[in-house]
Amino acid sequence: MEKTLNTPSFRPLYDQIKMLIKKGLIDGEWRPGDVIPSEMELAARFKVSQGTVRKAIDALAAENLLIRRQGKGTFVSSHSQERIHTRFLRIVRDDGKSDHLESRLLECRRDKACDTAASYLGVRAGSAIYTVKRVLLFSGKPVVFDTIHLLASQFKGLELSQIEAFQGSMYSFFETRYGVNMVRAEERLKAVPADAEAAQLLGLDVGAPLLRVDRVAVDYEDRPMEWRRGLCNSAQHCYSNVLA
Amino acid sequence: MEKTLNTPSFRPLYDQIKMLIKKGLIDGEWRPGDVIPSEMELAARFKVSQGTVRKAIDALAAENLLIRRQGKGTFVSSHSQERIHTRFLRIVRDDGKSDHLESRLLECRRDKACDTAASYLGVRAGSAIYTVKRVLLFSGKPVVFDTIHLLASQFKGLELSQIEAFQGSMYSFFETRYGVNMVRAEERLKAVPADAEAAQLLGLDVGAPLLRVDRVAVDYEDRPMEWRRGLCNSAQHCYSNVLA
DNA sequence: GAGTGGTCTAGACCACCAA
DNA sequence: TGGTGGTCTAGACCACTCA
Repeated sequence: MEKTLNTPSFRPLYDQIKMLIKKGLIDGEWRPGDVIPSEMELAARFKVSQGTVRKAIDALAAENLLIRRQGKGTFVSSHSQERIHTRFLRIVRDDGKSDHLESRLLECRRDKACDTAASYLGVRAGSAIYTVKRVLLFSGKPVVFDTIHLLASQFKGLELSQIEAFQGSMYSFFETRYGVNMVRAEERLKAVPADAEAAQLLGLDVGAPLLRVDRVAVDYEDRPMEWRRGLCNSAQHCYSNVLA
Repeated sequence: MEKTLNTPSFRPLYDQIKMLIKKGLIDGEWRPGDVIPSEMELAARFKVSQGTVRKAIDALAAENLLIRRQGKGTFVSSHSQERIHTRFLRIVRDDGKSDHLESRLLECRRDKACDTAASYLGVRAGSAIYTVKRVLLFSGKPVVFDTIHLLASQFKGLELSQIEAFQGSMYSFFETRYGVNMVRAEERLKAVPADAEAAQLLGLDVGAPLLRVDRVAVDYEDRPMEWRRGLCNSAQHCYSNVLA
């Protein structure tokens, strides 16, 4: 109903509604997997027309925060029940066929952030973090060696056995056990020679070329929650991306 | 006006309008850089409401085929007059600062498609193609060595001197001189050891790890127009990507 | 059949741009 | 001042899902 907020710094109504819905996500009013209220209900609640709510939801769906299902409702996007395997994992087989994926956890230790990790995670060097190492197997063969850094403040009491016991992806685990939802990530790729550890784990010679994928993942509020470095044997696999 | 095409294979009106506008792009009714008719004009032409045209244009703008400019009109997206440098070139400096970009052309020869090129370009092995080689300099330093393969049938009479004489990016050149508009691309990355040619051109040792970026670029009709392989020295630069 | 998201319309008004 | 895209509304109707 509020109309025409004349000029300086005009902000469309649907954008304000979008932020109100996002606030509901941040505050945990609706959790991943939940249905949010119908468009008509939200329209009544915010005192705007259904079309305006619709536009707000469209924007959030475009950012993959919400998922619309015709006839059923609009759901909070979740790492637990989706085909996000292609959304955050861009490593695929060269021939395009799908692999059986398996994660082998190596260690989980409490640690102090090095300068690099601290800068990526937005904390002071030396801050408490967890470091998790694992190998990703594609059809039984080790292809990616991941070193994952997490803010200790957000993942209190993280243990290797918990992660191992959990059925599902690691982001699904974070979401379910810690209420931390990875919503977006930035990756930076380089080619590097394999060091001794990676070479041993991936069954390669030291110095063999590896695809190094650095990732910073953020939550609803764009706060960095994870920094990971993946070392990938790109002999039979590659990093796939679409430019549009 | 046409309403309710009851069930089997229901197709929304705006989607049909979208395809009609796309047809205008394919047929060259509006060329890159042109303004297309206003929403009201198109609505009258297609006998639908302005809102429906709007939704069709929104979809095409989301695919980067059109660009909306409030108060001015809707334009056909062009490689000539945009900041697409970040759209198709994902190599950036590690520190995020921007580099001065320069392209040094090495050769352009007519040649027969090898099996790989033929399969990527959707033609028979041995078909006539052009092969262009160049080095991309970032602030004066050679960073990427590109080998570009183009269908001879689409780029008749391509000469090194033409490309060199042209002011602007290579895709801008293709668009202006050959009416070939690269609209979307798929990239696949690997880490590979430098061969003698790449090592020499990029000032590295043979065997040094390089980021190999294979790209297939397609036109409005999704036909592959270009296959290129870029070999990138990722010592001071990296391939940057956002996952959302 | 009731409820949800999805489409389409018609009309009013606003923000932006250029002449 | 007039034209363009952008927002917002109110209402009708359709497609999909599930009980």
